[in-house]
Amino acid sequence: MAKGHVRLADVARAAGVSQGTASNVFSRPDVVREEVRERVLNVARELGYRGPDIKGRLLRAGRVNAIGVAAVEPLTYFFDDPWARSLMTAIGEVCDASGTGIAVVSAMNEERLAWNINSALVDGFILLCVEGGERLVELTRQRQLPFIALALGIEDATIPAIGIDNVSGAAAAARHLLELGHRNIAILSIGDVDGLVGPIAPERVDPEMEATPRDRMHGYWQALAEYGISREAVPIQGTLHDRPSTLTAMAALFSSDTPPTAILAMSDKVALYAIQWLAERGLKVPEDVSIVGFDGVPEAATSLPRLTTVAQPFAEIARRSVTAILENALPKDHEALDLELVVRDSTAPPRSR
Amino acid sequence: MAKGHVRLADVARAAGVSQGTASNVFSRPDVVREEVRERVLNVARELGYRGPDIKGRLLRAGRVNAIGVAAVEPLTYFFDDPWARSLMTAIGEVCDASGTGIAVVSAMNEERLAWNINSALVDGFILLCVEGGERLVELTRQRQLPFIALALGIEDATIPAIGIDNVSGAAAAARHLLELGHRNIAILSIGDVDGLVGPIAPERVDPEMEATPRDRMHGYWQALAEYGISREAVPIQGTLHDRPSTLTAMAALFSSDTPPTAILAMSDKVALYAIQWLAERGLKVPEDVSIVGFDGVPEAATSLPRLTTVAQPFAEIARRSVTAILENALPKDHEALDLELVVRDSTAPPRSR
DNA sequence: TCCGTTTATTGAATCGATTCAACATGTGAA
DNA sequence: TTCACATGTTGAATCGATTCAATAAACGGA
Repeated sequence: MAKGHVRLADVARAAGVSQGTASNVFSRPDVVREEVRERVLNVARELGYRGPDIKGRLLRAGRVNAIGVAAVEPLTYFFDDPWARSLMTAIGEVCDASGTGIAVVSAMNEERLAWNINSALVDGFILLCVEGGERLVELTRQRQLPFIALALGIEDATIPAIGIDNVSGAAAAARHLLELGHRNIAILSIGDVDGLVGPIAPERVDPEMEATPRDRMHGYWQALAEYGISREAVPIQGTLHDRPSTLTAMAALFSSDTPPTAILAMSDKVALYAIQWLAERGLKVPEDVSIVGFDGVPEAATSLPRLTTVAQPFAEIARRSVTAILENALPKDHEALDLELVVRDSTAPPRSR
Repeated sequence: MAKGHVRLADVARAAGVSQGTASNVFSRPDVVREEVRERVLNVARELGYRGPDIKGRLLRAGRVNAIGVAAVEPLTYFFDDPWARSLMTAIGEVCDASGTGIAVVSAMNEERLAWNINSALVDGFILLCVEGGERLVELTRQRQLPFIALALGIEDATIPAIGIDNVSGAAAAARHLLELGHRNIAILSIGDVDGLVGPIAPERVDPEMEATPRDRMHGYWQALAEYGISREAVPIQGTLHDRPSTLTAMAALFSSDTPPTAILAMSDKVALYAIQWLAERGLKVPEDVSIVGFDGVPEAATSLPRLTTVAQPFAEIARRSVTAILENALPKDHEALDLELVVRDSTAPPRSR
């Protein structure tokens, strides 16, 4: 009492019970006799005691009841980027159900990454590995907390990870356009590699591209091959997954003599930018140009027109990740979940039919 | 060593130094002699010691380096709702600059709210008080950590809060439409009160409406009065700030004999839904109907057409909130920041001119 | 050589709770 | 009356670090 803060020990002494009993009054009220409990609670109130301090509890119990979500991106990424947000929303839903909190941890530079990962007060991590995944995993491993990697481009089977079947998903998207009758199709790729903007030759895909866009590319090619269309016949424009580079890419695609009648975009974000570009030039979707996105972010369902896309099972990914961490039951293998083609209003048969 | 976990004391013993010195090696390396430091670090490496455990450090040092953002909403709200996201993005930016982490804490039901607020490991709270603000503030107060309330509808000057000048902001929006020549204007209000959906009579505004929409309403009325338009002449439709109720409200507004030529929407979210409704009916914005939103969320800048709106100074709000908490320098008074009318493409003179 | 400084290290106290073996007490059955 | 058992309570150990007063060692100046 004298020292500013009232602690459990003070309450215990003032109420004439042991510290153990006082602790029980707050943490396991059912084991202490009602009469004693009331007395302790009254004393606590008089003294202005606010209940057990979490820091002490934490030290002893070791559980925080929160999971950390980390990415090699600024904090704004979690609230900005459609893919990240879709995931966060799904994770939020699962955490809400179990009363778990979420801490977002970011790290742009190496130094801070290490610090942030090490000092986040969480019971485990979900790693968003779109970029810099390798380093992120390594760092998190050192923390010796359960973690699970999402969107990991690394093969290493010792890393618990949940992935998606990008190849079949992409193939489904391409097949959809082909079935509608499109034969003049272009691809809008995504990535963080500066060298991969503008036109990309097929032979550069395997050596230079990151895992996710590479897999999607192969999925596209696979379906195109089924219809006898060779890789070389399909123009690829690389974007940095942002607005400016997408607009540039679109301009390049449509400056051709035979502009595409359909576009395969490797993300909904890019697809949506592409639609904006088309709208500004008076080209109608899907009448003039069809477009298929990727990811299945919520914006795709409310855009104008509503976007046909390949949806990730965000809810399932979130459910598995969170329970894996909370129950410390990490998957042994990499799991790859299926994607689902969601046909909406941005695709139609080509006009020239 | 024997007990699974290696702790600082083990390292100290193995290296033949005191625990104090071992601690310094990690936390204040500059004060220990290089030779000793190296020795300790080597031993630590051999033993597999990962550096100081944050839980112990926390207990002693008491600082977490993270701020909590709380709302009486599900966790998904933080990643879903445009207003919340704008704020979170701005907060993220400030936190990034100072290396601070963010924990989001939610609470739908009373019981869990208390628990979540009490067990969040943070140095302070930013409270999103759009709904249930009063209770949220009360609970947080008990935690005895610095906190600051945003979008608070309560007058109580003892609560540190940052607000915005809703009245002048709304007035500016209305004035903009009036200056363009609109005289037949309708209002789309927002709120969480079930009774306030559908047509709302002006006399119900003061007694029944929450603070934010009420203030905005008065701002609208103020500007309308300047042009000699009485409150009674302006139809108000209440929405629950979601899609279905907005569509219903729009339908009601346009079933009138004299449908409005312009709409004042109390949020960008609602404004965007309204535009969708109009688009589906073939009504063009701004040619057929002008619309002004409120808040200045990023979607408003990229929608089709780009939305004219009254922008909140999110960056400034975030900057002030975060620094107030980090430096424990809470504002004495309620601060009210100015809003800015951002004219874009969703407003034009009425057609019939 | 002696003394005053500076620098590095030690050891013990501390942060604030939880946990658990041991002990009291009360109850019912044999 | 005695024993077994359930129920409450106690006291001390523990979690894993940081901090600080006290001490030791090294150094420089007179």
